[in-house]
Amino acid sequence: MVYRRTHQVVKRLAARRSAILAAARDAAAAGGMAAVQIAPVAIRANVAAGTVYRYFPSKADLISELIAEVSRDELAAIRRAADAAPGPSSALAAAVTTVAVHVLSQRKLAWGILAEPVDVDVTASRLASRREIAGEIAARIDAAVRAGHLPAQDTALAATALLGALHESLVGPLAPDNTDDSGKLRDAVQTVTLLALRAVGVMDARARGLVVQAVLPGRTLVGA
Amino acid sequence: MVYRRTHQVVKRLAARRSAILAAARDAAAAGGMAAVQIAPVAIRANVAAGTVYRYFPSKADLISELIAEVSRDELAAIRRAADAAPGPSSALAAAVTTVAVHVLSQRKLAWGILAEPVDVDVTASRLASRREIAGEIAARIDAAVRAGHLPAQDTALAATALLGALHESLVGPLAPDNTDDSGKLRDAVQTVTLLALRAVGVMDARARGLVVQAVLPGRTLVGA
DNA sequence: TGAAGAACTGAACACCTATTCAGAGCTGAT
DNA sequence: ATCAGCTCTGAATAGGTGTTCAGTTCTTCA
Repeated sequence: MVYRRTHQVVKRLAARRSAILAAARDAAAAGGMAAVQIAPVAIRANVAAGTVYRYFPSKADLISELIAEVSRDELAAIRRAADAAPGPSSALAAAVTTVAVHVLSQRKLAWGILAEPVDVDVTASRLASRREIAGEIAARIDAAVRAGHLPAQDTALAATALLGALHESLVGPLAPDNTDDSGKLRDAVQTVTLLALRAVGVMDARARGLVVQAVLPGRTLVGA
Repeated sequence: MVYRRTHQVVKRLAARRSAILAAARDAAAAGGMAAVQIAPVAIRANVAAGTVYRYFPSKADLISELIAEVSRDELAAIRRAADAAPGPSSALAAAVTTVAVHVLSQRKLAWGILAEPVDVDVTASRLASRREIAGEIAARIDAAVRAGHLPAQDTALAATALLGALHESLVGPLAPDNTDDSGKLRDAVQTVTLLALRAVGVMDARARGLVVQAVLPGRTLVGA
């Protein structure tokens, strides 16, 4: 053969793949999953429609990978926040707050990843995504239970319910639409976090303290 | 004119309309919203595809009305259960339990109504449906707050979060799949109801009592 | 520089189901 | 019985987007 992939080419291919994924992510963040269509994404990524298929076997694969990528980022953020907390209860509060804040600052994307109708089948990757996040939350609940801060319970179910509560109340169709009032956004995060902590059995007074601690640390609500 | 609609014809038309809706409901209960396609629904209802369009301007209208119908039924059931309870807290517990039980006994239908991707736009009716149910739950929370059983709170947000928790944990993709183990179903209902009540501030011990009361009354989980 | 192989292009295609509509079948008054 | 008007039929159509692929461009190496 008189052609072999050179390091430079490999890098360019990887870059292009990233560009396509990034274009998809941009599209989703701007207009939800509905906006993730092959032709527009290709244009955003400066390639032709057919090229997308050299990197992703199908639209379903593209979106699945998008979901996986966003989930990875989210999971990392949750872990970072929780690990930085002083104790199991604070860690749980921090984890919940992180999810709430992220979801609120990227509502369209979150809605797209979580629940928006898509014309291709992405149930598998959505399932995996939820499993990861719910698993992490469940682990944090479990730690708090083991520390004696919470009553024994079905932590997996609790984690799932908790995420459902967050999502529905913050990005669901009934979510109050305070897109730009940063104060109200903060209120919503606090309220929902409080609700979530009480649900798993944190005493009300203590829960309030944890929520304030978790929300305060200068976290900005806009810009991820 | 030499033709005027006779009472008999009016009745037949109404019956046909109902038959189409019922066929749609059957299809949704059996295979989710994906199974609600014009041709199959028409066959189930013993009419031709074109006939469906004499009763519903579009598929979106058909599904919207299906959603509205199911919601009406659900709302009525919630009210009945709550009104039969001895006090505001019990009423809230009964309302939550009712939702949980119904959702579990008709999982595919519930998923279709609530969240399943549909190729036509039914956001408006889904929104209305949620508003109705959430409004009812909010009212019940409010009553309990006024009775001094719960701390003051944003009841609308709480109701939304609460429904999100129920839905996600009982019909969401992470929901445990105990389709036929009636004992486990009951456990799930209890656990989630407990979680929901604690979330709005019911004290743990009291919550357990309320849940047992609300779940016990010989409610069967299968067959709506 | 030229040849071989890889990557890219984008117009054409495929597919799928909602929707239409011309004609057939009914219904009710005269 | 007859006919106007309503209702039903179901095959044909429409529309939109994911996917393909023959041709073009680019990259590597002898």
